Amino acid sequence: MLKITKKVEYALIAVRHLQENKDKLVPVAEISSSYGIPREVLAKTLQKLASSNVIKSYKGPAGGYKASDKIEKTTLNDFFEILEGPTAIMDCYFESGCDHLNSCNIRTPINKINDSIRNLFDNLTLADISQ
Amino acid sequence: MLKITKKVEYALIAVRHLQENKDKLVPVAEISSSYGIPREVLAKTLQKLASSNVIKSYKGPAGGYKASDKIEKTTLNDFFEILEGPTAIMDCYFESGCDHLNSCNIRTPINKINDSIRNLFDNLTLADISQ
DNA sequence: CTTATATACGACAAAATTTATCGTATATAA
DNA sequence: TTATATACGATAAATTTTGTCGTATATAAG
Repeated sequence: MLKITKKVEYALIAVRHLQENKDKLVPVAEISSSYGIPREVLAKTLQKLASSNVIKSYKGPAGGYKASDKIEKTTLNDFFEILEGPTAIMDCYFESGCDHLNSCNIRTPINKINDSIRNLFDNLTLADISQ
Repeated sequence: MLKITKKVEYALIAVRHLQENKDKLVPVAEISSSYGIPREVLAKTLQKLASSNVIKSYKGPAGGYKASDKIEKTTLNDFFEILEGPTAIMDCYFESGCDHLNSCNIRTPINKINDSIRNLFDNLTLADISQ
């Protein structure tokens, strides 16, 4: 419960690696082999970060990824949502289709917990947690 | 990702129901049928809360559960840990046996996120989120 | 202009975790 | 003695997460 996924774990590892290698383009294979991460899983993860401009991608030989300017200011909330979609401790926070709507007695508690977590992640950037 | 389990959801529902019915003993069947929760799953969940004295149990006919005095002061951290064990966004926060120890570059970020969440849940009680 | 290398992306399979069910034991009020 | 309620372990079903495979596209270098 309340675990982050491997996708997010791998993304964090990759982001830190890119931040430590700002001078060059880093191909997926380098990160994948350095940290023992399955290549394809990591590749897809980085593709998501690239399409959200957290990192930049360059195709072709000698291509790879590098950190963008945006990376430092990215909040954990944004980072998680890019990789996993909206963050919520329960699906009903976003989706409809709850069977128990009429008898639900935990709306308030669920919303309070959710809002607390969101507030926390909105106020923590990738830069904050790296120091 | 970062979802609470059904166990915790059911436990929250049950706790609120018990708080709203402090004058009587509530059998599992009443909560189970009121909210459409599988009886056995709910039963085991309440057994855990009972053995941690968050609620009190009474066997036999006319038996059931009732909220204890402790319930209001129980923190979310305690509540979650009673039901699911130690809260951590990654297993390596508690367990050993990490393959990547030597090359791990996300110790600091992971610990920072973890500590933030723990701090949040340590400072929120069941009473806090119910209002 | 051909080749080798790297990202992009969808479909599917395997593994792990969560959720639910079943069977049996124990306590106790009537 | 019986009916009702909690206690608890084993196992099955469902869902989610994680990993693999195949193919397409871009581009630097020879």
